[in-house]
Amino acid sequence: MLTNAPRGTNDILPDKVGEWNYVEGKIRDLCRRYGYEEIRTPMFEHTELFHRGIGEGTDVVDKEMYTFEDRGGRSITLRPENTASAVRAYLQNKLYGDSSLVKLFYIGSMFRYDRPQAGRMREFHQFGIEALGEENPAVDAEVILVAIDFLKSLGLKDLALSLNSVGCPKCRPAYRKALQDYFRPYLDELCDDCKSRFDRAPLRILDCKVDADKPFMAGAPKITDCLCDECKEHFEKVQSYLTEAGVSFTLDPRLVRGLDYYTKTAFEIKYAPLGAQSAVAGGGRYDGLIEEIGGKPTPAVGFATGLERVLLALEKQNLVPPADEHTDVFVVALGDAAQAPAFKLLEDCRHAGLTANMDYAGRSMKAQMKQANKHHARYALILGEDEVANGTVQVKDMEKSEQKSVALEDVIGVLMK
RNA sequence: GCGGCUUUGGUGAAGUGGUUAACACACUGGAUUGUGGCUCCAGCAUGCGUGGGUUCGACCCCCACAAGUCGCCCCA
Repeated sequence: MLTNAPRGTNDILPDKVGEWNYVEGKIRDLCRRYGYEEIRTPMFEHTELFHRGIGEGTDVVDKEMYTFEDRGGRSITLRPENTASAVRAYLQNKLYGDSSLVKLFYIGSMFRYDRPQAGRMREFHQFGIEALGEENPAVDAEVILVAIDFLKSLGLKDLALSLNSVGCPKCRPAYRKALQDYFRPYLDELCDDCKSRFDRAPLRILDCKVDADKPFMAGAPKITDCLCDECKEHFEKVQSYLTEAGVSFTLDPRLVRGLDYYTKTAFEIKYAPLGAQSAVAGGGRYDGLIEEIGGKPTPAVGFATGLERVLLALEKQNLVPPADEHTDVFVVALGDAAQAPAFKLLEDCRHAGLTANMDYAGRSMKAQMKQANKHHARYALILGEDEVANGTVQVKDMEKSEQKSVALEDVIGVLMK
């Protein structure tokens, strides 16, 4: 169908663009204060980047990517997220030469081939930040604070922050093994998905919703009990920085991120009333990613939020700012002789900084006045044959319903007062 | 990728297997000379998501596809 956009895409119409600009304005102000600089990376990358960066075996890579061959036979993928791209740009442009800690933010479209539903589009928009080059847990805390601050700056309430540590290459293998040892006797009782996760991604069994209530789940070993000393200390410091900053959070030993690159800190912010798609923001540390993509081992942390979901939450909480619909002047032209002078007057108003409009359909005066009213114009500037003849304009205050004759050359001056 | 529900004009929507597809809002025009917001009048879907099929005849029955929505899954 020619008049249908592809499934899961969405036009952002003029009446909604104001909300987007409002949110993006908040983001830019927030990032400036926290010292994050904007980066814009291409919408598509070599497919290989995501295979390496996100990880084979993840749902995003295996089932949800928009991958195609370009005319030169290269495999190209529309970005399903922006972290891999940001890291690629960081390496390609040697941003690590600028500073030992590079702080970036992005706003843009991402693409995932999922079944669309409320809060889940095939083309959707994320705002995210990446702090590259520092292992200090204070940076983990800063990243989380940016996420919290962002949502709070919009006035959102009833958000829940959950926190976990998923360990590092030193301690995670031991934990994987501990989990497999624990679940092996219960393998038959697990759901089909979890049976396949058993070898591939045993951590993911923990946040399976099907098996969540089975009696043996509660006794599963907790990763926080298996962390190596370094990860444990790091995790404790992140928590103490957050507590220091007055941020409340829930420790959730079952919180596991779906992307392979996460290490140590993992977090998620939920707004439950959104229903099935309630995760508004998520992120964590990914100390292994930069090396995986071909750089030197470099620690990094980041997060992303789904802007459609943020807007849904804003609408639910009635926090969408009213649109600015004001018009300063509406020019009403009567008769052929008035058309050109009216057009000139309209342009003069705009150059003076006023928002100004007129009717081009040659309607009756009554109809033009209706238009002026509909535009919520502060003034109607009426220009007919008499006015053209004697060089004046009727300036009508639409609210007070008062009208006076003003010399054409004085009109702008009168309006600007 | 799986399952449920949905799809009538710009919008919200009534509607029956068989003449002109209610009503409301919006929009456009008008209610005598160049003036808005109220009121009154008039106009406004040759078509009922798209494509097939059943039928003498379908918007109302069947099939496929598309889009929307909710849940699963996944995630932001």
